[in-house]
Amino acid sequence: MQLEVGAHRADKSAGRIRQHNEKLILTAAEQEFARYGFKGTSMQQVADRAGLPKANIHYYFNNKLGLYYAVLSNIIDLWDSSFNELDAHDDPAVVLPRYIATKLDFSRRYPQASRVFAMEILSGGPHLSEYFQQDYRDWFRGRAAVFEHWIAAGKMKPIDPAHLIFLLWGSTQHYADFAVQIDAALGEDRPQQELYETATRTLTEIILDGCGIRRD
Amino acid sequence: MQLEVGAHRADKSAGRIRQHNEKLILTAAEQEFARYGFKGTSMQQVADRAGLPKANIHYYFNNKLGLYYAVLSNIIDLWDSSFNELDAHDDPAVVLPRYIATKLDFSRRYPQASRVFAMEILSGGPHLSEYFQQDYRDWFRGRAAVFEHWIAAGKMKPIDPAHLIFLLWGSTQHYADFAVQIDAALGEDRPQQELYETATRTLTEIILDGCGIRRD
DNA sequence: GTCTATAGACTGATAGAC
DNA sequence: GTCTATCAGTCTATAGAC
Repeated sequence: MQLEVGAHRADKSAGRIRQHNEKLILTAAEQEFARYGFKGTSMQQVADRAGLPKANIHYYFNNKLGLYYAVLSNIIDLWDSSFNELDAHDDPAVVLPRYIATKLDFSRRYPQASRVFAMEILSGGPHLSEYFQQDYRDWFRGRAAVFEHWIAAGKMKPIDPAHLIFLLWGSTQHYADFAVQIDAALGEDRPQQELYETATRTLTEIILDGCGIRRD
Repeated sequence: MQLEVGAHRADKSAGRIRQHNEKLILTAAEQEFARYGFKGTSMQQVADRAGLPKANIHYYFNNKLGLYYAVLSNIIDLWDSSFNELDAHDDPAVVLPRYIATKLDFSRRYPQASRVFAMEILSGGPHLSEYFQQDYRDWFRGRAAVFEHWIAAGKMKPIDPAHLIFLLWGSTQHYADFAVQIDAALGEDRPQQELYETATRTLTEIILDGCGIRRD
């Protein structure tokens, strides 16, 4: 699955100043869109955070929507490509723990990007209608088929693959999207590395045992 | 845990017109706050959806924040009270499936309320800072202690209780918060009842087996 | 209690000087 | 490429007629 929106594409041949400024703007936009969503974010906020005049944002990214797509497509490409690596010929006991660890690592490294996506979905996904087409459903079925193959091969219990996928996605993204609540529950002073190590261990154990996948 | 914000309280002794209008406004506000968050929602949107003039919203709910708290506190009270019912003396094989089913039922019946909460957390929880205090941490530890008791009693495997709680919360709320993505993956034509029945069965099986809880 | 009209600030976007 | 100044529209909130 590739998100094609005909929006802004980073021009690798662009000058150094342009590259630097676009990076500043994208980072600032990610922060603001993650907090306030598309509608709730103002170009002035983005400009202020980037330390540039508002007109410059419009110069680099044609309009608000172009800037939004540039931010949103990053995390989707990342997630989809890692999910695409799961193969029916792999051993789930090897690749599922790796997938859980990778997905949790995304939550740790790119929490803002995860939140931009979550905001978009909560808003009803109006800017992903092209992405969520028949192609998406076919892609999802193909991915679910990998789990069905594992079940048929006796490598895991007969569990509804779609809901297992939702569990994998939901439980891993939760650490990025609900970080504020998690911090409030555990105390912010707790080191993040330990939090994510325990999360990876716990999630892996519950899901693998829950799916009847024999580990070493 | 009780959300105390000193905001609007529904006056049970109020007239019929007032009760009716407040209900209209709260329902409309829930829809809009769920889609656009606090900052992204305008009072005009809420008024249009409720079918009332904008000034009436200000008359019934003093300001935007008062309206927001009235909506937000509903789902928090609901979630907390159901989570509070888990008791150390219960059998997890009985009460955990019930909790998962209840939480999924909340996602099915009150998806908008769940999304308002998710939006608030994604936004950094600025309006829940009073709620997320030391009291919240103590409450969370007390709830985690229930699982520790079950572990000590040999009723489940030694699993980090905090992360199990996050898994329970994240996986159940995912069905409300990411409904758009789930519909896109499975097809919107699929009957909702079947979706939630399969979700309940799959989540219950994975989590209970994953925690080593013996079921009948 | 209801609703129009409006104040004062902010929105996305652009023209045009530098 | 950069940035000020500005437009037309929308924001929350309220004053005041009915």
